[in-house]
Amino acid sequence: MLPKAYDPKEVEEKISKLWKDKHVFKAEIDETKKPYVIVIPPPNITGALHMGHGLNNTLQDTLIRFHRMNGECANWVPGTDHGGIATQNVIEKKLSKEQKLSRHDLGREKFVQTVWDWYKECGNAIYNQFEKMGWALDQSNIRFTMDEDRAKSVYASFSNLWNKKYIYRGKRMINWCVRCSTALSDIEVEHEQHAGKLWHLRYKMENGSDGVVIATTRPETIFADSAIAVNPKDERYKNLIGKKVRIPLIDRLIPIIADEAVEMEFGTGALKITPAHDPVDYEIGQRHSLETFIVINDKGKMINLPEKYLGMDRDLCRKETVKDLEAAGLLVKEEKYNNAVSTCYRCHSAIEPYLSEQWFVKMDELAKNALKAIEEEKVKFHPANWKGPLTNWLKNIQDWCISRQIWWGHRIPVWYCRHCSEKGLTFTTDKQGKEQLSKVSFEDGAKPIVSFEKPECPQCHGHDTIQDPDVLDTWFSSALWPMSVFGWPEQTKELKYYYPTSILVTGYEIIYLWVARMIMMGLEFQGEVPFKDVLLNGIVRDKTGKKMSKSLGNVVDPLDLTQKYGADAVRFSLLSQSVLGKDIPYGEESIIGARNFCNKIYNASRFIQMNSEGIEGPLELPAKPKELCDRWIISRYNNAIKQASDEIKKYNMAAAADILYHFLWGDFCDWYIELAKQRFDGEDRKEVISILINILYNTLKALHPFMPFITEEIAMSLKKYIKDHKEFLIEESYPAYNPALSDEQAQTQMALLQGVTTQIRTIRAQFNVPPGLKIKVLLNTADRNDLAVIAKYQNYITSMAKVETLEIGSDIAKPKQSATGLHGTTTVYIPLEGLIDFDKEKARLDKELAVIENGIRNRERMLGNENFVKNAPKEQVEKAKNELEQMLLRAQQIKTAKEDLN
RNA sequence: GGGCAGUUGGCGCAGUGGUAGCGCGUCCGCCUCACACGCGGAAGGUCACAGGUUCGAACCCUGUACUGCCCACCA
Repeated sequence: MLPKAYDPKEVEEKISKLWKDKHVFKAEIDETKKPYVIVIPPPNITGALHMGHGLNNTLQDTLIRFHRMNGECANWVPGTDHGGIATQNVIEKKLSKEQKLSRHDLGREKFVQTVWDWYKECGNAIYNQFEKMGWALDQSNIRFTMDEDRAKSVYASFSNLWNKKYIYRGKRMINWCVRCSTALSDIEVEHEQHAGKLWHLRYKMENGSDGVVIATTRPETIFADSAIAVNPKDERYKNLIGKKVRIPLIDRLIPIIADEAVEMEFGTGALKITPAHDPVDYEIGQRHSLETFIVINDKGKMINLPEKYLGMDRDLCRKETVKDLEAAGLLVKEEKYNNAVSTCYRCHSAIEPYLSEQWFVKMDELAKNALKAIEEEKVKFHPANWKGPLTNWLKNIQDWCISRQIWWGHRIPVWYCRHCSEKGLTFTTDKQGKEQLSKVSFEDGAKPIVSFEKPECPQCHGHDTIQDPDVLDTWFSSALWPMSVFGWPEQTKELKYYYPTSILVTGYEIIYLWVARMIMMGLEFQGEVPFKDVLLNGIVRDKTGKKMSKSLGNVVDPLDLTQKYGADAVRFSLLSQSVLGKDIPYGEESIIGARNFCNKIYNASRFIQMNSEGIEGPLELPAKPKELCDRWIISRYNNAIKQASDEIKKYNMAAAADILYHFLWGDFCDWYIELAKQRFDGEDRKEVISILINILYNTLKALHPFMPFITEEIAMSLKKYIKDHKEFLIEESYPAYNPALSDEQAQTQMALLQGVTTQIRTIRAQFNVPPGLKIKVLLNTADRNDLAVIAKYQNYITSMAKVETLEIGSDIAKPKQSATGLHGTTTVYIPLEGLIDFDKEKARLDKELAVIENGIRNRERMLGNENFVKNAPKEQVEKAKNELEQMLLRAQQIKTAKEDLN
């Protein structure tokens, strides 16, 4: 005997192995078919997958399985991302924790090797997780953003953009993360509101008079001030422009200048200008040719200032400066102020604006093309409301800083001749005593040689060339992903067949970082958008709506949940909550319902099979069943299939899951199996079993994209009954809507029988009729059709409502001591001598009456309104009329029942 | 400062121009020979607020409030 409860663990392991051994997910080009391609958003190799990956990939898997079952040549391309800064940080932490070493202790080469070793470990864990979740990825061909083919793509794209002069090197104010010690692009910076302070400081005049008071949030940068700026229109300061003031504490003289950028309303209307440490000040400095003083270095330590502060951390220096300013009587005011602090998206430490030479990509042309493609709907967004923000971003795009001063990533493919670039190259000795190129300056004469491999110098033909120390932004390789996975720049047959891909499924949080750039690169290099649709999934949050994070301790691990409840349950719970672009508050409770559903499917299948003993397959769905409930369930099944497919096509996975869930649990289990029970030993035994098994098998197919394991497992055990089955469900055709199976009449008639049954059950429950008690039910209806249906299928009612005797007629009077129920035109009377509580019955009837009378009022008002009768669609008017008629009748029946309370 | 979402029964969420559904929870009754991860039944909502369009609005429009998110160089 099979166990009562479904145990997913064993089954999922078994099925997973089977899929793997039989290469079920192997993707092969089939020119006779339409390709359906999804390239996975490659997870970073920073650790195990989280719930966000769970949702994102499950959505992709559902689409892939669905489309493959619909006859398309489906290919879901797997891979991982090297994850630049994020991964480097993980490894640095690991090194420090396990061996108390920094990356500098290891040196560049060894460190990079360590990360490669980590990739083997972490990558495998991820690929293993793909399998555990049942994701139909072709794992025989895994890509990694750092592998050789992808490196070639990166080089091809770099040199191409270099030749077009889109890539250039420039000295700019960039975002510098002091902790990660690297430059970041503008979109890698997050803005947080911090409770900070605004200090008002006095800068005295050259002659020692009161001078000017400025407001600043960064008093530690006064040492790098080059000027005080005021708005030229500001009357308060007009006569001071051109004069000089002394910087507090160091007494260096700086001029008062006028610049439009100064807001008169903010603070005191006077702004200290620190060109080296603030982006706005930098621009002002440029406009006025101000001198640049640097007082904070790349580590966030203070330099070039009085010895007292030398080497201090910037935060400490701020405190000390304020203290000293106060002592000097130059601190005028200190007020609380919420300022926007820029932080690193990887480590969340405060960003330091930093002046340095970096590599950039010129974006205007690229953005223009992307904009055009998006506006022409070459790429469509689902939901569409992200189109606006994206186009807006593209319109205001800034050049992209692509160089990172870290070690893990694609090294910039630019080399320098030590001889010819001498003055532009700065070397330092690292901890291993090795000489390293630490700084490159084009301003000082470094001459770039763009090359994939170590080149000879084209000028002096020497071989003493050395590669740029920086690596590329990890998003640079990500931007090429939809092409690089197919071997671009080689025009491979894969690239030709699979590109552009069908759809990108990703989170809305990386639209600018990733989606936009893929579109730009795809257009630039392949002349075509990389995907036609973008499906944006939300963020999986904790059950209170907070973002899951390690520091909050609210992270749920998909692997844990999978162990506990099964991958199908995790998948189904995510899918049933996934509405386009919306975040999902995810609690463990939500998975339990899905687990229960798995159990329901399993038990229903087990029951059907238990009752199929001795029946030989194959069994086919009878073409024209006579029995009402047979016609009904087939029709309901057919409807469910149509609705579910339609919803999937619209990317409404939650709606599709819901439809199938309710069809299987409600219609199939609660009604059809229950009705079928009494026929297992009857003459139409084989027909009932055929319908049960075929409907079940087809419903499993329909559910397969959502919960692949359990459906596969059960389907396998049903194969002996199924004609023309495939070995695996993914190879089957997705069930199709068949108009011939629709049976409106059967649905109407069943609805009547179900309604009457429910009325009887309700009365039983309301009056606590003991379950074993034999009851008699009288059914009265004036409707001839209804009467005929009830008469013909009274066994449905007697069995489903557990009724001993049933009396049916069109002029049955209410018996004494009986309860009354109503469904449509049918009145249900159940004599309940000794059980009936008249007060309770009256209350029930009153309540029912109130609802109906309300309905009557509504409809009378509608029909009394000539505009409604005139303007509303005919069927609406008809409907209202019919409803009114029925309601009046029912009201009358309830009133009669109330009068007859005895 | 600009933009985008959301506001529906205790909780989490669907929903559509014709009078509101699901899951969980709650309450009542059931170990009915597939399933107590179950079966049957019930209670519970003036769909944030104010206007407007319409014969009719939770759904469309305008505004307000609150919540969340994204973008932005007021130090």
